[in-house]
Amino acid sequence: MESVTPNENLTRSEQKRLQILEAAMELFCGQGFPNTSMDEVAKLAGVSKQTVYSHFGSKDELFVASIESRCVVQRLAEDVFTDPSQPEIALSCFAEYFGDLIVSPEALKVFTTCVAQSETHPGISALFFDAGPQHLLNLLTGYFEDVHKLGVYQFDDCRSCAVRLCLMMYGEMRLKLELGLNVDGLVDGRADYLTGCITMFLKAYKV
Amino acid sequence: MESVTPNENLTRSEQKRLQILEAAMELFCGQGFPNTSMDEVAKLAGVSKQTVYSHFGSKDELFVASIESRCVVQRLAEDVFTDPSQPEIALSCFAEYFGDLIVSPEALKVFTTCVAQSETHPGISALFFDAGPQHLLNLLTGYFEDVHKLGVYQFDDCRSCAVRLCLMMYGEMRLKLELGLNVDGLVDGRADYLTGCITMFLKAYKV
DNA sequence: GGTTAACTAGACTGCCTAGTCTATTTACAA
DNA sequence: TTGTAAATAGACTAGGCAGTCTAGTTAACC
Repeated sequence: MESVTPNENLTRSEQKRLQILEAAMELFCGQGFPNTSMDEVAKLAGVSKQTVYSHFGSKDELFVASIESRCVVQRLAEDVFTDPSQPEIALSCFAEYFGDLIVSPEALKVFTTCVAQSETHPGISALFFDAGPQHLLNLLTGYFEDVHKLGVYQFDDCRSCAVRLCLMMYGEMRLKLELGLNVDGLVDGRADYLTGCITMFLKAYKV
Repeated sequence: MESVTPNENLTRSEQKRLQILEAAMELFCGQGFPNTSMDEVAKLAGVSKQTVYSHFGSKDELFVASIESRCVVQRLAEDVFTDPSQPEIALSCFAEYFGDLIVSPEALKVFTTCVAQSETHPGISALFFDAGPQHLLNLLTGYFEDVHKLGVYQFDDCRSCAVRLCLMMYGEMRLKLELGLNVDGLVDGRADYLTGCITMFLKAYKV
């Protein structure tokens, strides 16, 4: 029944806590917060309902904690953005990383769950935004500022440029995935689409 | 109690039906499908619960019908895309229209509701996508094909270009709105951001 | 005016679920 | 070994909600 492999370094209580968080994440993001009962969470966590309530006071509290646990910054290898003299290469690496991230089931589920619950749990979205998009945009903005100084590319407003690039890379695929639609016809062209984004982006801002 | 002004041209039964659809839309999109009871819908529609059930067999059925009623194509004035020799002007008009549409509360609510319920009601998203994004992308793609023929701009793949432009125009504002976050700091720069998108887009594809 | 179909109010069933309570068991630490 | 803190199973309360039923009312149409 224990679907989560326990970690040896933790006390029993801490292990249970992690199991509960893991199960909650799985269910809340997988089938939606309102469609998930605390009994289900307890069962999937391999834990009694009472234990769930002794770790987390209420369903809401557990929800926030479970999303928060997944909002730890997915640290992008920052050395991608070290050399401002070769943005072609840096952005090409970035495209590979970011292009995959935004269509990954895990990231998508957290995102759509935040969207779905933004009315009832406003704090969740802020957590997610700061840990995810905000952090990434800041990195990219800083890099564009460095590139700008070299004079080969001229960015009007680095933050806006970062936003434009990231949003373009969403692509039709990401839009459809977010809506839960079938993307079979789009996977093949995905890589070409992404490199096309980089190319047009760089051309647009070349002096 | 009747929050919806009745239309004189309809039978009483048709009026009631519309009132119900209107109220359902309001509540489902305003506070979420799972958080809305059929009693609430009936009350807001100024109608008895039994009447709701005689028009729509179940809560699910009502949900689908209410979203569908809002997915009638928001017909973009198509004459915007008549003259392929002046894409600068056409896209500038388009930006004004589309830029407003995607941050409008109505469109956003329908969108987020589709996202929130895509797991439980997959059909909804397809309805929305076809009536909204798909229709618009087709228009834009066709226009880019016409522009391309004139030789001043060269689009690698017109569909991809249409997607890129539309997604860029989302901007940080639309991303944050979708997550239910505050956008006070972004409204002022919105117009500049949009014109910046058009400018960089055209520059990128100019031969 | 009378027939019929639609609408109304509200009670009611049955189910689900958040959260509590209790009695028992497990595990660790001294 | 024993005492304590945590975990367990499962019964239980209380409330909400989808959907039904009934008996009475309204309104349109001939």
